[in-house]
Formats: sequence, structure tokens, C-alpha cells
Amino acid sequence: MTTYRDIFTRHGLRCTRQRETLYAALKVTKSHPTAEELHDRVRDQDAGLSLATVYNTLDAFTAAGLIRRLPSTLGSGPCRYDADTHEHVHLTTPDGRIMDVPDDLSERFLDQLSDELVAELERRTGMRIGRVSVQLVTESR
Amino acid sequence: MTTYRDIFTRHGLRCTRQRETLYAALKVTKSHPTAEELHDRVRDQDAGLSLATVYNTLDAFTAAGLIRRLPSTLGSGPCRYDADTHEHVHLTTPDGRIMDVPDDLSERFLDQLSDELVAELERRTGMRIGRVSVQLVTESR
DNA sequence: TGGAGATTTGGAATGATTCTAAGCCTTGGC
DNA sequence: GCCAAGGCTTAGAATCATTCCAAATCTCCA
Repeated sequence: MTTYRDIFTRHGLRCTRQRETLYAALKVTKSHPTAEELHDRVRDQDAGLSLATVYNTLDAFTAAGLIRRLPSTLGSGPCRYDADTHEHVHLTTPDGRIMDVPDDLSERFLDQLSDELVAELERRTGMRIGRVSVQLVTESR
Repeated sequence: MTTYRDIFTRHGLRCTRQRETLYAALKVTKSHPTAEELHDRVRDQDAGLSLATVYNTLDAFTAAGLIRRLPSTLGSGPCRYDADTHEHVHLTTPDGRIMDVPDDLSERFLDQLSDELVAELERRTGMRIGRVSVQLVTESR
């Protein structure tokens, strides 16, 4: 079996108690928490874990490609973090929350986008496109 | 012909010198400026126009649907503004800039997305989807 | 086991945005 | 055209999220 230590090592990250705690906490949730929310959620397990460490750690994870940072959809407000790095579609709410689109729909949605068109875009723009980010922006009803 | 005054009125906004200046400045650029950049660009035309007014005005325009607010793609950093509200695809750079995908490609890209699938998503999630936001995330090469 | 260097920490600092309260301007009614 | 009512603008203060700092601690490899 693969331990968190293994995962961290493979991504060039040292294994610390704080990192294990935070990664585990992010892995189990589907809510795309903010740094503060995550800080709150690990408080009972490790009361000394500082908010600065939460930020440092999430930055390190993001840089290593272990997690994804989701900018606030509102423009202001805290960003959110997602331990699920496989390409998937997000649903964004008017109050700034971010939800996952069910996997089957997400996949069907992304499958529609032709690789050929992406390739043409790369040719025309001269830039390499790493991924296509899709959000379904919901409105109150 | 349609004046800015007409446009503002139709959107329920009063017409002021500052609003005309800012809307005109945003209309002519393709660079998706930040509030500060916009403030700089209008300084020669109206030196007294305050940064607070830039923020207030951009908020009012955004709320009225006259322009679009683009959250920083980096997660931290200032957001950007776009006077072009028609659905189009953005190309985002690693340094936080946002570029438009050429219109023909943008259109071809969005045409691929089936309305049917969006409708199914609305049914399943119970939320109304206002628009589909697509960014092509580029990587340095 | 030792030590180089990465990580953690609280607090200070920064950057972007929002708030506040006072004065000014726009608008609609006369 | 003139006047209120209320929206808009403004500088500066306040807030919020994030980053920086420097000292103490921990991790990992030899």
C-alpha cells in the first residue's frame, strides 16, 4: 500500500506530521475548503498547527502538483483547495462555494472538447496548454 | 447611435463623468486590466478620479452585468475586468495575465459543448447554470 | 548519530478590497 | 431652469487573505 510518506517523497516533499494531517484532512472532504476552514478542521487533531503552516503546506502541495488551488470565484475572498487533481468540472455558486459535477457528467462534458482544437490553439497562440479549466456558473433561482 | 449614457441608463446606472471615463477606458483595451492598472490609465484624463471610485464603479458595472470580473487566476493577486461580456474563452498565463482566444476558435470551442448536457446537469443538480466559464491554462515552455 | 538544510511558528508586514462619513452631483418633478 | 432626494465620489481608515520574517525545531541522509 501507498503511504502519505510515499506520496510526499515521490513529489519531492519531506514528510512531517503537519503535512500528513493536512493532506489527510483535505483528502477526505469534497467541500474544497479554504485555508482557514482546513485550519479549523485539524484543530482538534493538532491544536498547535499554525495558520502559517497551513498556507505554507498548501503552497508546497500546489507547487508539487499534489493538490490544486482554486481561486475565489467571487474575485475577492479566500481561495479554496482541492485534493482531487484529475480533470473535472466544477459548479460554482453565487456565494462562492465550489462543488464537483458528478463524475459521469464531468467526463462526458470534457470528452466533448476536441484535442484537435486545443492543438490548433497551441499552434496559433504559440503557448502550451496544460489543461482546460471548466466551471459551470450557477445563478440563484 | 447609442451613447454611454444610454447604456448606463438601460442598466439602471446613473451617468457620471467618472463612469464614462472608466467604461471607455475598459472598452478600448483587450488586456483585462486590474483596478489599479485602470486607475493609472485614466489618470491623465481625470487626475482626481480616486481608486475607491474605480472599485465602486467596477463593482456597479459588474453587478449590472455591463462588464465581467475575472478573479485572479493565481489565487492571490488582484482581479481583472473585461468589458466584453459575450461568452468567450480565456487563455491564462503562469504570471497571471489573461488573454482572449481568437473569436473563431473561441466560438468553435464553445459550440462543442452540448446544451443538452448542460440541461441534464441542471436537472441533476437542481441549479440553474448561467454560463460555462472556460479557461485554457497555459504552462511555460 | 550528527548536521545541513528544510519546515514550523507567531507575529509583523503587505496587498487588495471594502467601509465610512462627508460633500457633491445627477436626476426627475415642478 | 430650479430644487430636493438620493445616488455617487472621495480620502482615509479598516478589514481580510496571504506572505514574509527570523528563530526554534525537525527530517533525512551519510
